[in-house]
Amino acid sequence: MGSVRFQPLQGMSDIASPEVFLWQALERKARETLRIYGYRELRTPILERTPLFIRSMGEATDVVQKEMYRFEDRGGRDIALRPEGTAGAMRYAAGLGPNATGERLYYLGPMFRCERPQAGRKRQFHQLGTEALGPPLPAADAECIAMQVQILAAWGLGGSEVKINTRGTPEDQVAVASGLREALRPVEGQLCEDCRRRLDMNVLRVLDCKKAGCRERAAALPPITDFMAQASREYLDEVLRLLERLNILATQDPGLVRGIDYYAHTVWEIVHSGLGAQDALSGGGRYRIELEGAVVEGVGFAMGLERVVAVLQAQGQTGEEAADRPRVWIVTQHPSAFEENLLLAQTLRLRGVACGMDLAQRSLKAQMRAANRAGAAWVVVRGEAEMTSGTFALKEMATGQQQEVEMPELMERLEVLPA
RNA sequence: GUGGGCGUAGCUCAGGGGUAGAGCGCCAGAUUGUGGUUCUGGAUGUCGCGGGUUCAAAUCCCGUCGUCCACCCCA
Repeated sequence: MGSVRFQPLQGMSDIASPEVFLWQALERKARETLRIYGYRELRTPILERTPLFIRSMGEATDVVQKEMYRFEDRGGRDIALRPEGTAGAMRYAAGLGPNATGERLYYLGPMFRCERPQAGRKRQFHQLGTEALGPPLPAADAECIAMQVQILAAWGLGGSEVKINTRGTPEDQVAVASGLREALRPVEGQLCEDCRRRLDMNVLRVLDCKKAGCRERAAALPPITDFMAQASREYLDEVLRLLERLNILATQDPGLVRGIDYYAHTVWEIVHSGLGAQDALSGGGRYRIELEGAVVEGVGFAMGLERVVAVLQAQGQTGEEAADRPRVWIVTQHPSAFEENLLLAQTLRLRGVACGMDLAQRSLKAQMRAANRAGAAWVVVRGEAEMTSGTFALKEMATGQQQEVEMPELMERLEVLPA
């Protein structure tokens, strides 16, 4: 067992083979789908000034209050590791000014939140997120959800469910909050301790409390859309209608709440049963953020890739399926052939053929075992006999058949293009 | 931030005061130029780390780090 000294920090871990192949395939397929929808990658810094995150997510949110990796740099600046991707994208979008409308961005990378790890939650985790900038358009929201569904399909991920709701405009949100408080005040004593606190802090959270008593009270409430303006209700209806038109299955969920301040109008989640308590694969919504005098509007989502990987692994994928395997393994029977074999390996690699060989000059049997373990399709054996005859013993591992060939045929059989 | 479970070989785990175990994997052999199946043999550990109790601690106690799960909250 290793010493404690150099274990990874709590909630952070190495992503190694074979799991890393799962990640690579995931990223490749996602990028391809995003390309089809006209999205371009934006790579923002991982460190930003803390106020950017506060402005973007909201002073009162838990992420800002207690989950950021926040510290002073050597110049005394208040900086933080990004806890989510939208803020950096918004800083970029604000710089575009009026040209932002129509811009489609995605990001893919690590995010950091200093929380207690549990199933589906790490301190360094990875998100894929998108931002489609522009003023509210139901079609933009519907298309964004459709794209996500297509990404999940490209990953071969089954069994997920889209839940959708609206937060209305900022004015609606004020009306919703006071309406809910008014409706809950008479039954305050029957709510759990957390919900009594939520009543003042964040009423919406009462709607998705897990305690049975609170659920009953919440179920008796009118849907939050009742407190909203007519136009906001119509906006959601239009999104739902368009989703139906696009053959995307989405369930309206009046209890769906999303905690970050910048959401306005459509919000949604994609959940997957079997993920444990953190069952959201993805969360998204329409937002409106004021930054440095500019207003940035758009619609987007963030997907938690660790959770996606967890689902794929539960479906039986390990990454081994996508693992790299050498095409050829070069085996040295006699020391006299070693350097010639080294040169052969180099030649093959220069021509793009993945090949491996044992550099430690172990026994023939050990080299054959290594070839088998690496999953090489072919083995080239060269020893004393081959050195004198100038030939190569070429063995096909799947069939066990072997024959002596000369250089041109060797290259042909290995499907190496002429130099 | 709160609560609970768990840290023993590379991996999965058994052992709960008296000299450290299994399976898998790994290494080497089975008439010396051939892998996968089989057989035989072999190596591997500060029992996470630090302290305490004891004649004696992997085992009991305290602390700490990590891990898993849940709460809070979130992707």
